[in-house]
Amino acid sequence: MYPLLVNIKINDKIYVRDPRKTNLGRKIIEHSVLLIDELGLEQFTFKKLGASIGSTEGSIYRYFENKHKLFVYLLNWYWEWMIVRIDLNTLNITDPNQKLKIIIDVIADTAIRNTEIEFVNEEILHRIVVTEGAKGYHHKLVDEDNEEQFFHSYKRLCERIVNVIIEIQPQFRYAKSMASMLVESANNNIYFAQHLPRLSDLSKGEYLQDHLKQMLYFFALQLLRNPSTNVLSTMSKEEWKTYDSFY
Amino acid sequence: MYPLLVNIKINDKIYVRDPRKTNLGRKIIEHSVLLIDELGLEQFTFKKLGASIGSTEGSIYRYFENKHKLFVYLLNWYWEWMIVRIDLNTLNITDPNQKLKIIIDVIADTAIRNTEIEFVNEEILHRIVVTEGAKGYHHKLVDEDNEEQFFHSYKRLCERIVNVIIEIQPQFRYAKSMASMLVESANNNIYFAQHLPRLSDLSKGEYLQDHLKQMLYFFALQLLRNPSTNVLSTMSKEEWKTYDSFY
DNA sequence: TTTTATTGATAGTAATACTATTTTTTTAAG
DNA sequence: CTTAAAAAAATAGTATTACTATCAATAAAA
Repeated sequence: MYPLLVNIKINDKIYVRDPRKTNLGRKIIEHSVLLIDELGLEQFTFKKLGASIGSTEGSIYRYFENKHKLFVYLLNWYWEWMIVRIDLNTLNITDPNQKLKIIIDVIADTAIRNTEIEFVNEEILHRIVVTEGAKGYHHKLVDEDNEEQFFHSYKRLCERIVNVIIEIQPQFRYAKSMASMLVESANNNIYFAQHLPRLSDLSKGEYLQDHLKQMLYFFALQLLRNPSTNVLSTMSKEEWKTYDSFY
Repeated sequence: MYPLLVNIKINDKIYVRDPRKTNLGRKIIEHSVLLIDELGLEQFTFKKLGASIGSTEGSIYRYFENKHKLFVYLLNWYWEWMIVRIDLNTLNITDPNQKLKIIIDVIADTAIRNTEIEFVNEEILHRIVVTEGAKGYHHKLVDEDNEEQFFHSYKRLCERIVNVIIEIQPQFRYAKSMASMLVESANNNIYFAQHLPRLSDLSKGEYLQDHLKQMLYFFALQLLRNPSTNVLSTMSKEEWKTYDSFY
């Protein structure tokens, strides 16, 4: 099987020494995923990580400058993994609607692991992305991080989605926003279903991912429908545009 | 004018002593907004806040148990302020489409301040919600916070939106997810436009909020359109539902 | 005016986020 | 198999954070 041989490329500015090349490095990645999941990003420290792999703080600093970069490394892993899954699964597909369907399946679902290739438990990685992901790019120094291309993989992931959207609806004006919205909403709805259920129509349990897919399909289909004039709405699109609230 | 007299209710479990009732308390709120905006949530500390208002760390701890609760207090302020603006502006409106329009205007826009009532600069508050907001509910102890009703105002805000959605389309199945998606997407698109422009179709500048509103109207209209069978898509809804990718 | 509540000043602790140094272990090359 | 080089472990140390505690000064209320 090809999928197992795919390797994930990560921007080398994120790390000091490539963690995939050594035993300790791989242990750092493997256990940081487990420990962030267990403790949450705030309570996770290099000292605790060192202890959990029988190593020390100092040794971890030789791989990552700080906790934030290690976390961004994990996010990149996740984004690259999504891209790989999308690419593999759309390889022989020509119909863009089918492609969009597959993309939604991929971003909503982590059931299938690349167990053989690497030491990262992708299901847990997905969970930490859902719970903590936004912290990777919501902070004072995003612009610096962005200049160093730390979010390049996220952009590539969204680009894949944008291309399919444009294939379906060449005149669609909001492809980028729709792409990031699909990804962010997928994660948000999983999180809300589990922790703030009044903010989502989905409920936690066995069928969460199936219902999420169904909902995202529905959203995607509606958004990409040919803009028509006979909307149910009593107010026409033009009315909407000109109407201004008085506040 | 009524708006200036509206007062914002905040869950009293969030604070130790009500900051609105004393001079020092009001200064804490006012300057925490400014300082979080300036430093970011991570670099913001009670010590620095104390220094910036000519007080001490210890005094601030008499109002808030910790930084997180102070931040959640600010989020609640923001959510309550949104609710107030929605309520005031939809007071005499009966058409639900007009109401939805107003809601979108409100969540996309902070141009109009309640300058007279309080000491909080809502424009800056909005900025910190856009940049840091998600951190308030993405952490290991959400469930505890949620049990204490720390997110009640966010839910109320979304409920307002849900009610309007249901008025427009009583059979709509995803009202809650759509409501939270509108709010989250509004903030994300402002943030992306400013920091990760490849993730949004909007661009920063003078017209950001106008374009955001237009986009959100479009999304809302499309999502609430009567599900029809004659979609552009070459694949029917049924095909979408049954089709399964092979990964 | 006196009691009480609030704030300010100061001190102290455990943990975090590092940096630095030195020794031990592992690996790689001759 | 030996030796040199690289990597990791052990240890120590610093500034800052996130608190808690105490006590004096000041403001407010009775």
